[in-house]
Amino acid sequence: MKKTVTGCSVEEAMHLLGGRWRLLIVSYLVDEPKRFNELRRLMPGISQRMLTLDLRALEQAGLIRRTVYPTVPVKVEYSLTGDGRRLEKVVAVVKEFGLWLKDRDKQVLAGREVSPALTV
Amino acid sequence: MKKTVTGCSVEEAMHLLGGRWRLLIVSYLVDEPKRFNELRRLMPGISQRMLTLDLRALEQAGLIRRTVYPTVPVKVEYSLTGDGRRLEKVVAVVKEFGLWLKDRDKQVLAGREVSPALTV
DNA sequence: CAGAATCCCGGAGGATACTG
DNA sequence: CAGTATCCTCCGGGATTCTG
Repeated sequence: MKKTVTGCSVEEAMHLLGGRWRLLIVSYLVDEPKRFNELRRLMPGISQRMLTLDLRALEQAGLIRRTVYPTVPVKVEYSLTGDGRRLEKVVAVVKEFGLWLKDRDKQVLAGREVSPALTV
Repeated sequence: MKKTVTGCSVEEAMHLLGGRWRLLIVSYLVDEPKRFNELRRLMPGISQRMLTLDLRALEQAGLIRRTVYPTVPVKVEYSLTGDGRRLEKVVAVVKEFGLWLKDRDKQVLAGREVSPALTV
């Protein structure tokens, strides 16, 4: 995303998390570390390229950690750092909003609006 | 942003809020309604075009309300709807994270790392 | 398995001019 | 003041191929 201009904290945060995938990636790392292909399976829409790029960006921001186990074949695990744990709250709140949103739109799609009185 | 695939709530939420400006716009509407050019002044980086598009998108999502006062010249106010109020928590948490982030990066830029013991 | 390298495209976002 | 209307740029993101 393009550089921020005002230095507003919301702007800065969205600059780092505003993409399509980053917060989603973080959300999958909250519970336990995940491997590269594990993340790919969890996000069928993402390409390896973007997954790699976003993981690198989050790593460079110090929010996630990349651990390589020198086995054969190699095993790479991604996990939240201490700093990254600061995103747990963000993930939780966004998820809560997303849940409400999905539910609300389901109602709309079903043709049942909020006001039952009108549908009598 | 492109359509979501998994229906994950985080993904849905980011689909609606993931752009560069939308959550920032909402953050400015939390306290009190704002006029069009007022928002422009608050966000020097945004173009009229994007401001209009994002306002329309948020309006269509039922999160903000557009009120036109038929004065001369016209006065248009944007405010959060009841549904939009559900974003207050999101804004607060994201802002808190952004603040922490900015502060952390300021430390890094100043060359003072977290561990004083090492710098003795 | 976990990527790197390459090529490619659509759309998010920008610049400018104009208007009721 | 609060927008439309155009045109344009750039980069987020995708598809495919290759490798240690």
